[in-house]
Amino acid sequence: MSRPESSTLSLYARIYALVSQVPSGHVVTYGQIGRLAGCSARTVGFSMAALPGDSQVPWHRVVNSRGQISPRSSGEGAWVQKLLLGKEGVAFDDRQRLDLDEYRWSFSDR
DNA sequence: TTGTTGACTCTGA
DNA sequence: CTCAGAGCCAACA
Repeated sequence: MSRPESSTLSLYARIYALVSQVPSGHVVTYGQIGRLAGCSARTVGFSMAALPGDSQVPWHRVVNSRGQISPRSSGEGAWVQKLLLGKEGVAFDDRQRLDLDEYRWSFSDR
């Protein structure tokens, strides 16, 4: 069951559930989640923007298809994401980029 | 109902 | 590899 398309759960609930499944030291792309949740990557980003700060969802493990942290509209936060990932063992280069081939997580395995 | 916006991805150059 | 344009879906006015 790699595609939990439960109609009982809201679209956001599916996205948050998928992100929560990402273990420490691994990352996923918006496209991956969008594909599994049944929506486009933009919607995933929008759901993350609506994510409350008290949420236990590891939103910092979500990056774009290029393995980079996308700038958000509201103030900073990209540095927080980079800091949290760095604490989990994810290394960034001078371009604020990480190796997707190394850290990308596959939901198909679980 | 339409039109705009947004933490994106794909394709072509 | 990078940059620009088009497509994409959901929320809001």
